[in-house]
This record gives sequence, structure tokens and C-alpha cells, in this order.
Amino acid sequence: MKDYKQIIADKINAPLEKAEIVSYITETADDAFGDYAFPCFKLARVMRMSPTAIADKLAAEVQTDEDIVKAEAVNGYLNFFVNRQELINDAIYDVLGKGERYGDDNAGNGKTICIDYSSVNICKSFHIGHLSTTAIGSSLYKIYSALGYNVIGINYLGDYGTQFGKMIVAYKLWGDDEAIIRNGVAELQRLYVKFHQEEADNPELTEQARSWFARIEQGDEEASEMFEMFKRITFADVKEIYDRLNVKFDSWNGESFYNDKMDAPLKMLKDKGIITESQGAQVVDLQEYGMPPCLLVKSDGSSLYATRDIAAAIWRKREYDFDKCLYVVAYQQNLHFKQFFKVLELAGFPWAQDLIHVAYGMVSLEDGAMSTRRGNVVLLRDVINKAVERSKEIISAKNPDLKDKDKVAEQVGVGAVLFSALENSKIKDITFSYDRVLNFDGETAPYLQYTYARCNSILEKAGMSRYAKIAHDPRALDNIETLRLCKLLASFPQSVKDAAYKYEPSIISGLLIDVAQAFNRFYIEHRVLSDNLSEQNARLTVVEATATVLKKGLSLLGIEAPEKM
RNA sequence: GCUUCCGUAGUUAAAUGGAUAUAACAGUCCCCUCCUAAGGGACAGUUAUGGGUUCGAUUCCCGUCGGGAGUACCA
Repeated sequence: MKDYKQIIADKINAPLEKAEIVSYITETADDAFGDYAFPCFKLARVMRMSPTAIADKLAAEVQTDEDIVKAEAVNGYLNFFVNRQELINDAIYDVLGKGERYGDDNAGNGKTICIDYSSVNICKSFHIGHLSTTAIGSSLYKIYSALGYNVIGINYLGDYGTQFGKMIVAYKLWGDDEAIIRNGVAELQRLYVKFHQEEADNPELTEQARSWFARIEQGDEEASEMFEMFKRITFADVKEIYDRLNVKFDSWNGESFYNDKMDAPLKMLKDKGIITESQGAQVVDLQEYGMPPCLLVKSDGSSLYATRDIAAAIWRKREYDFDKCLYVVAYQQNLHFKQFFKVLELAGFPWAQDLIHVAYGMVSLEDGAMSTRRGNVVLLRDVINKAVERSKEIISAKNPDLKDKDKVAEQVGVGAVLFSALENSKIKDITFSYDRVLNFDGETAPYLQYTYARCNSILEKAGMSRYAKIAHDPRALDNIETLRLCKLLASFPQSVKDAAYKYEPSIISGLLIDVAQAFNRFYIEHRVLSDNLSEQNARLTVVEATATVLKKGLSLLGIEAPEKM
């Protein structure tokens, strides 16, 4: 695509730096106004003229050519019309030329980025509260990879803490091996909930749990064996979910991995005089930064969450030499991240500014917050199963002869679930609703997949695959629907970059919805397959370019695009 | 209390400080002898509130109201 803003800036004879002019140029709100606009209001003071007069004057001075065919002044805006036929052509051939690599970039070559996401807890079932971190993290993984970064996906397992002592106590008291084999994590979960119920009346249990956890830490054989069993059961459970969601990790180093890696960082912080003692605990005072102190060592000498996170950040920097390290974790932990980032900064690590907390909103149920302890959760597996079920129902109603029905139903159902976590700004809270996840109409993954399948069906019927080189009639593309669609296709690479640098996959999902809507309008207005071959060939290029962008965009969200549905 | 995030149609959301605030869902009504109706179209309906900055504010600043989250030995 040509850099129209630059081209236009060169044609504006205003007393401003070119870069500043470029920064003011926007796309028009309505294509009736042209394609790009330069608002003249800021010039009013400099030029001592009204914006309307300035726009008139500048418009008269613009030299039109084959790129910029018209400039006109409207209400203080200087509006430009580009050569739309060429814009359409450039957009299509840019997509077709790059194919599935459209949107890729080399901006990240030679750079490493760590993404800490999903981070499951041992013994806890995978519920919808874990969907956001998993879907957003996995999508950012794919987006940064497309931009050429070397990406390290880290599942920072929650595999450390007194709760595992509690699990052992619960297992020894009420454990039922058959039920565990049959129900896996769900059974562990049941034991965990039971423990918390019983613990309320029997504080003795808490003491036992503490001592069992101490035995895990000391490497006691019986304790370790049980702990390993809990881990195996949890992994079997989450592996199934990750496989279905097509989510991958390069490292599973969890909290316990850093158990023996905290002493050196603590000593270093002490040597630098950052740590002070307060109420028996060792803390970093952050009052002058408007934050409560960051606790690193409890009064009983044991470590805390922040201690492990600091050790982990230092270890990761040494191991991966990351350019950035992202933590895809809910905003509830905003303060925690601000604190430990600040501690690392105070410790003199310049890379502390490369640690980024990618915060997202909470998921709650219609009847309130979820709680693993109270057993009030919606399991992700159940949600996926219901979505796949729904997808099957629709297929049998609308397309009963479809091949690979089960596979397509899985792709559509899983897509719908993933999309629900990626469609909106990540910071928004979500109230989980089956009605919404199971609705496959409108702005949803199935709508995008359906539109892709529509494109594909036309391409298949046309019986050819590469349209780029076939002669075609450009007049078949000279219409507003094609223009709007092609502008969206052309903006895809920038959206991929924006999504990466704002840590916001919804920028891509939003664009894909716009693309699908624009395509479906194009589809209704302009029949593709026809006897007029040069017209057909021209429109086929639009269809193929749309299919390419939809498929690529969906893949960056971690969603598959079935050829037929 | 303090810190912080969020308040846009009935609901869920969009909008680098720019032109008439944009979609979807739900509702009512149209469109399959026509490339997949998981689609398209029509109708109706929105910036919490009071100030300020600005030529121009959903966007930036201050206050008020409402909601979420956090706030020392959990993670």
C-alpha cells in the first residue's frame, strides 16, 4: 500500500513541519467526504485566518495527480480523494502477494519476549476464570511470533503453598482412589472444598496442613509422592483443555521451581540496603512511591508471592535475556505487580521497565463471584462441550450432509468460546452467561468462520486457486462496497502491530468483524460467479483476499477456520 | 479512609481531541426459483452528573454520584 498520508502531506502548503502535517491527517468519517482529511482548525491561529478560508486556500493550491485525484474544502476540512481503483488494486495484490504471511513483519527479529499466561494451579479445576489469561496470552504469543519475535510462553504453575498441605490432609482423611481415577481433578476439587468446610469447625486441620506442607518442602518421601500424584492428575486434566484450545507453552517452571532461587536475590536486596525490618517481617518500604510496603520475608522466615516473582523475573532475564516480559494476569493483582516491578527498579535493574503487567477484567457469574473454595465455579470443559454441542445442533439443522461434522463442530464451538474472551477490551469485567457464549449470530467467531466458509465456497465453485495473475476487468471493482472492504483489508497489518503493542487482541477481532460485515455487504450487492469471466475474475481476487485475511486473523486469535460449515 | 479501574441504546460493546457517536444481541417487520439465511435489509433506542481546558470533548483536567478491585505476613 502507498503511504497516502505522506503523499498528501507533500501536497499541503502549510506553515508546519511535514511530520506534524502527517500526524493531523485522518481517514474521513464518511467516504462521501473522500478518503483522507486534513483538519485546518489548528492552523487558524498560526495563519490568522478562519479554518474555512484556510481550507479553501490550501485546496486551491493542491496539485492533483494519478494518486490524489481531487482535493476539496468542506467546513474547515481539506478533504482528499485518492485514486480509488488503484487503492483497491494495491490492497488486493498486497494480500494475495503475501498470502498467509500477510500481516507478518520483521520488527521483532532478534528480540525475545516472555509471556507468562494461563498459570494453572495444581489441584484446581480449569474454570472460566482461567479463560481470559489463556486466550489473551495465547493470542499475544501468536501475534508477537508473526511480528518476528522469539516468544517464550511460560505457564507459571501454582504448585507451591499451604494449600497442598491441605490437600494431603483431605486426601488422607476422605480420599477415594477410585473416585480420583474416575473424576480426576474434579475429585481433588471436591476434597479441597470439603477441607474448607471442615476446617471452619476444626482448626486442628489447619495445623496438620501446615505440617504436611513443611514435609513437602523438606522433600519427605510420602508427602512428595502424594504431591506428585496431585500434579499428574492436574496435568492430565489441563492437557486435554490446552489441546482442544490449541494452546502451547515453552516452559512449565512454576512457583516451586524458584524455591531454591530466592536466597541470592534476597541477599542482594539486603546488601543494597533496600530491605528493612518491620513488625518482624522483612519488607521494602515503598511509601515514597505511594504504595504499601512489599513483604518479602514473613516473620516466621518463609517467603511470599512477591519473593518468588522477583526471583523468577531475575532468572528469566538471565535465562532468556528478554526484550519484554509480559504477565497476563487479572487486574486484582495490579498492586502486587507495581510493587515488585518497583523493587526490581530500586535494586538497579534497568530492565525492570520491560516487565509489563497485561491486566484484564474479572469474570463473575450471574449469582456472584466464583470461588474454588466454595465450589461455585463453571468449568471450562463444560462450556466448551456445550458450545460444541450447540454447534452440532446447528449443523444437523442447516447442513446435515457436511463432511467431518464432528471436527467442524469442535472448531466452531471452541472458536466461539475463545472469541468470547477476545472480542472486547481486556480490562472490562465479564459476567459469564451461557446465552451469550452459545449465541452464534452477529459479532461472534462462528460469524467470522461462516464468512470464511462462504468465501471458500465461491473459490471452490470457481474451480481455480490463484487469481492474482488472471486478467480481469477493474470496472467490476469500481464500487463502494469493494472500496470499503479493501480499505479494511489494507489496515490489517497495522492492526496486528497495534494489537501487539497495546497487548490487545480485541483490535484484531474488531477488525475481522468489520471485514466480515463489509464482505457480506459486498457479497449481497455483487454477484461473483457469472458468465462474464473477466468480471468474475476481478471479484474472485476480492474474495480470495478476504478469505486470506479472515483465516490469518483468526489464526492470530488461536481460532481455526473450517473450509466448510 | 487511601490507591486504582470502570460508568455510552433494554443488554454487551466501538469510537489517535474532529464532521451526523458506531455495531451486535434482545424486540417488531421484510428478503432464499439468486455464489451457504450461522446471512442481508428496515424500524426504534445511547455518552451518569456539575464545572473547566479547547475552534471542537465519549475521549484530557477537577468535583459529585454509582459500581468493581486492592490496601502486611494468601496467591
